Amino acid sequence: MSNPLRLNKRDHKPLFKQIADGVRGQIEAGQLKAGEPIPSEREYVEQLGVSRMTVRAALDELVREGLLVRQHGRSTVVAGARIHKNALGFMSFTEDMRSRGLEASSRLLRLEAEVADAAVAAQLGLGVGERVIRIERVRLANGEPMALERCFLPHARFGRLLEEDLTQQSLYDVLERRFDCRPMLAEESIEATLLDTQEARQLGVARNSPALLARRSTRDEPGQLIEAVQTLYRADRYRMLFVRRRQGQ
Amino acid sequence: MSNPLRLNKRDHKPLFKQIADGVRGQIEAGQLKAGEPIPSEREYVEQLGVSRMTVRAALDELVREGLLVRQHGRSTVVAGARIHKNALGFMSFTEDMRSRGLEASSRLLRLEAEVADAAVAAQLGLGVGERVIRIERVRLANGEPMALERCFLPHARFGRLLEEDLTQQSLYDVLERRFDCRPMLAEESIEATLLDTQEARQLGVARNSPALLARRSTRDEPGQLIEAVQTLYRADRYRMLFVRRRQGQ
DNA sequence: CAGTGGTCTAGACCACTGA
DNA sequence: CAGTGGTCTAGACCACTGA
Repeated sequence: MSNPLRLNKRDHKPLFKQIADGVRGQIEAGQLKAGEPIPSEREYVEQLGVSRMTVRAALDELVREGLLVRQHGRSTVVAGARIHKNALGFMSFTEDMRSRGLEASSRLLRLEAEVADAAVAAQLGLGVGERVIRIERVRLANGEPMALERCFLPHARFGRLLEEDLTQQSLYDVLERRFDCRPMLAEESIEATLLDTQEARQLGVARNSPALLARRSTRDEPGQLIEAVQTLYRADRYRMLFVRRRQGQ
Repeated sequence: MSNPLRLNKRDHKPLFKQIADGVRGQIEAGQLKAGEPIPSEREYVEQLGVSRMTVRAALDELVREGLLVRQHGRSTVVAGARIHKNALGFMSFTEDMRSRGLEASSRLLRLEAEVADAAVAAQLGLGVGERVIRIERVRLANGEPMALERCFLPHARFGRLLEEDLTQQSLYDVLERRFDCRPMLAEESIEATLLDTQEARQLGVARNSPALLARRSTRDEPGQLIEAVQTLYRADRYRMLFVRRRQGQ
């Protein structure tokens, strides 16, 4: 028998989030074991003194995360898997490295305003001739080159980026702090490619080494396009991890 | 003013799914336009004669799909984007090609039972020495080689696969029809690599051509590991597309 | 059959945004 | 302030599973 969950009804955090966090914690601590059933929703209702809809909202979250599996007519069980954490969703390079236990930094190659070419304008939903901020950085992990990143943002909204130091800071941190802008949704494509001479030199590998090429368009909460990024990752040092859930029906 | 939604309370389909499908349809048909607010939840309640929780369950689904964006204190708006369909979730090769308007087929290289090596056993959660089905196929799109796939499944559960014709059929179709097994969750890693001589010949490209290497472990609804796949995609013909949503908080 | 999850109701109060 | 989405209650009935 595991310790019962405790709720703090005075806390600002919604009850269903407190429950989700609590159950997630018990799973991660091994108090609820993979493959084994968790208490029924009605048991949680009694134990916690909340309504069943609240319990379900909490468990829904864990089901979406892949930690729980519901079985109609039977019980809800802890998913058999150890799912790689942070595998869902998307992250900035800085966050990505941090989640792998590495420290991110940058060598700034370019930071300037320029007129968008047709491809970039289309990716950012801008008109022809509109200006963008161009940021080119070699991204380092524990001081070693990991990726080469070319990033474009609309100048009209993000012009003040030109005054920021982007060698140590996460771009996403700056967007949040200085522009109150939170990236929320990304459309991404991944392909394999070979590095040309210049790219290879900047990444410290041989010409024609393989690389992962990721292109991403990112939107903020209101759905505005904020960023078009193209990143070349060294194939010998980088592997992209994620978890996918099958779509309905 | 768009046509009001119609619900069929006799239908087996849950009301919240009917509402979600209806609103999704209005968005796709352009009756609800990108960037514009949709009716408030209370308006739907009146219009449809359902409770607000039901309306919210429907809209929750569309928010998770990235079609809607909620704004606390303001209204809920249609997301600015045209998100690539089928970009979330994961698909079998056959489904993937179909979603791109291509016809999938296979050239079967191997279909046999063998003893799992340590790596495959670990991926499938089997003990050392347990048997697996090994399926190796060149995957074709409209008759042209697109990918080279090595797939392993536990022999104990899927031994009857040896009797199936896997040149035209989707493996996932067979799993569903013959084994009542539905793949639901996949843990995937993507990296870039170069093809060796034999792989290149099977894909009809030059040696040392770049390729995307995807490794996937797949689970069914109860969370059992059912499949470990390794797929090499030709870099010149294949690009992986997906949509990511930012996590938590 | 008892127990489970799946859906739904008809309310309530809150926090937030903009006029 | 009125109107929005965010959370929550205390029930109800259903479909499904396994004994």
